[in-house]
Amino acid sequence: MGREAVLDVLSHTDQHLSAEDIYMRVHETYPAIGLTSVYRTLDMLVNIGLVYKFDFGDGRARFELAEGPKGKDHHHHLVCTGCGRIVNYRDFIDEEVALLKKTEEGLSKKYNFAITNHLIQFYGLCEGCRKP
Amino acid sequence: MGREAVLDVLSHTDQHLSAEDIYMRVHETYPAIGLTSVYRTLDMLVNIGLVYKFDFGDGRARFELAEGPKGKDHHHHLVCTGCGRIVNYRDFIDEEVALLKKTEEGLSKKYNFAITNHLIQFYGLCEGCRKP
DNA sequence: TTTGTTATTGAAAACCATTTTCATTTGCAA
DNA sequence: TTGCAAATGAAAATGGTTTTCAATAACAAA
Repeated sequence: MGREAVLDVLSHTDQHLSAEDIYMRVHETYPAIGLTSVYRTLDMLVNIGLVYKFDFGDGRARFELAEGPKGKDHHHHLVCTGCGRIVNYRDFIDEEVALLKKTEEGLSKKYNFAITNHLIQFYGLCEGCRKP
Repeated sequence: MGREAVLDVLSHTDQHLSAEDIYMRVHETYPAIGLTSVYRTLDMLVNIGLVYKFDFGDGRARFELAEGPKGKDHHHHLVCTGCGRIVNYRDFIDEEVALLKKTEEGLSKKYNFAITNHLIQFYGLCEGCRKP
């Protein structure tokens, strides 16, 4: 099972890798593992909650390790719609999370949803993509 | 140009229509218009800023009319990961928008981004999907 | 009105990330 | 060993979206 291999790749990067990115890196160490298995493993890790799956709008899913219980690494994303660059930001995170939590409770009650997740992203153009 | 037709469809629903949904509705009134044109028109309307494009994770993009300058209809989304139902909520919106705006300014400055957009979504299971 | 040039259009084909299928291999218990 | 279920990867299928391309519409110049 490529579980370990996939987790290993994800825990040694702060980039936002696609399934194929991960496949290629895993492949260096375990050439026997196929792309299908990487997809299957990722799917499983996402279901378990060990990995987050994101969609930044470029047509392919990106994956990152879920932060541990300490949540020290919690961040949100700033996405450049020009070049696709993704910035992890931690500024304001505490305030955002506090508000989110409050909102979450309100929404859960009002709409009778069991909320498991939220998504906050900002979109814009980075310096390089604004100039030309 | 199906511009009018597409806008007309979008302004008469509060659902979150996919390109094909829109195509089918437009098709009732203008049978001559093809799916390709609907995609092209949507693309253009999104670029212009008249329409928002969303990804709720079910593999197809959804579109909704951008709220007018008054912004009276501004809302965020609550998505059921079970059945795909999407709830537009307006509760807490003011607080969210206020924080978002503040965050936006901070991020713009710090990361030198021209932020044009943000996305907030909550994911969970609705009552019906939780029971069985 | 003609002629020429460009923009618009839709049908069909191509694209491409992801999923399914399926035959094979592996793991493991009896 | 033997038998059977789970796991695996290669290849095929899927399906939303994008491209291609030939045909048509729009419009400008003559």
